[in-house]
Amino acid sequence: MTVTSVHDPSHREALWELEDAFERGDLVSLFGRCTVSYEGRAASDLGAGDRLVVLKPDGAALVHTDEGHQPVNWQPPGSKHRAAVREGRLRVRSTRSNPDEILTVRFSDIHQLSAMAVTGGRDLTLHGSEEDLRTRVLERPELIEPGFEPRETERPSSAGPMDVFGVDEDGVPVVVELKRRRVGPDAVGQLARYVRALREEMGIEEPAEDRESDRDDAPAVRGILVAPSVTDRATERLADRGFDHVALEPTPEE
Amino acid sequence: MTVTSVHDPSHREALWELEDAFERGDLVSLFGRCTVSYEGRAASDLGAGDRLVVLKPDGAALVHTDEGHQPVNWQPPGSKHRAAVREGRLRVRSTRSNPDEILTVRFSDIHQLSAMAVTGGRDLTLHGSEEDLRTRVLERPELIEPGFEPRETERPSSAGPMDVFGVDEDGVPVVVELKRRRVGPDAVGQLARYVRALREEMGIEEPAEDRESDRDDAPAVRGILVAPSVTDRATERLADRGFDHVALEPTPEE
DNA sequence: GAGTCCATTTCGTAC
DNA sequence: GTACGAAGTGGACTC
Repeated sequence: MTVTSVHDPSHREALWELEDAFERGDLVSLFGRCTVSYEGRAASDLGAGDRLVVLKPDGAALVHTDEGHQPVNWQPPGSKHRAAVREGRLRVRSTRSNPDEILTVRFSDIHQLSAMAVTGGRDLTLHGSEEDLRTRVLERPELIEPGFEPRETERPSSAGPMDVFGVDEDGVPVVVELKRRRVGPDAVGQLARYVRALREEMGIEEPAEDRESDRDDAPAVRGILVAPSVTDRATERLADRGFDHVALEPTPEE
Repeated sequence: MTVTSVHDPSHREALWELEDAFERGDLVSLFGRCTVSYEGRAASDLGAGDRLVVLKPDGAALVHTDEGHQPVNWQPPGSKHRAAVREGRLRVRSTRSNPDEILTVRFSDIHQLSAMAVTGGRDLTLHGSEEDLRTRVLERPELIEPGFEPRETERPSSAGPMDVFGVDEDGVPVVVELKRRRVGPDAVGQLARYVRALREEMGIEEPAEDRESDRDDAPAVRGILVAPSVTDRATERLADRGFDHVALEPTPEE
């Protein structure tokens, strides 16, 4: 394992090390006092301060302060890093196109520069995603309701693919929308779009706005929202639309 | 500026340095070969590989591989970092509660450890956001349409706050939904919720599903989606609902 | 390339 | 703390 590490380098030393690191395809960690400017989809400026700058061989650039999960500025993978010394100061610039975006980091002080060739295990196994919830529903459809029968996943519609399409015990078509966590009104809207699209596809008229009068009519297409829980507003909207909610976690509680 | 930097430390040396860095409130950058496991809202495992681990004094933890904008594993701010040596190997564990989540990084090799007290400029000035678009609309309402008159921003409704509420030249209420970039069908759904809520609030019946018959009727509440551009599917939904689209950027084109 | 939707989204803000 | 929506969202997958 080759790690390059320089403490308090001159701006010109840092430039050499950076250029070598880019050449080798190293992952770079750079501590220093700097200003940052960004211009692209939006534009931003960040005044002088100590930051951690990470430069990846795939073109990603990250500028981190001492706070927050997210970088204060960044550039996505596929960008091109270039380093230069201007007026005696190190400048790191990362550019990309489509959209055209430029990130510029200007250093006044460089405290520490490290670079390492990074290899190995990029294979993350993740559990508890929406896909796990789908698997669970497909393997145990009775968790939705007795007699529910899944027919298709990612079934296409004019409103996009619906998570699970099936029929209930009476043979009525059912659109199931899956969410891995507690949901708000937006998820109900999404489910409504699919149900509406399916109704149109089947040539069924929309139910009347005032549902009270014909609540006992079996709807031609049902909508079921499957999620661990639902906000109050979402519950209201589910009721408006005549949809059901089934409380279910992506993975079984232990 | 105090920077601590250790090259190829022993696991025990690394532990001391880490504990000191936590104590001082330093931002830590740690290169090494490690495995990562996470358990919380979801769960994941990551096999051995060289990675960059960043530990922030606010509790944020980031594990970066050589690829991607996003960390492969992380812990949000507010977490508690702890380091230990177990079976001769450095283990860094970051925990938080509500929800309970644990991130564990187990090192087999430690290549480089740096720590720095980070200060200064956390004030980022950003341009081109939705707020800029709102300012632009409020200052030049004729960009929406001649005679448009904004009355309120963030006007509350049973469906949540609407971006801009106003009236058109005929005094008809208008709900404006702002988006800083090209939008899909979801934004139309959002606008529809606000319009529906306002209509209900005003005691106005929903327009009939088949709009062709009464297209010439002036709607009691209008909806306008303001965004640089709109996808085809969104355009269809706008037409369905009888809403308008106004093409506008957050900041003027130069 | 554009469209659509998930995400351990994160982040801010109002209630 | 919960809810709701914005974000330079990012990322995966389909068309």
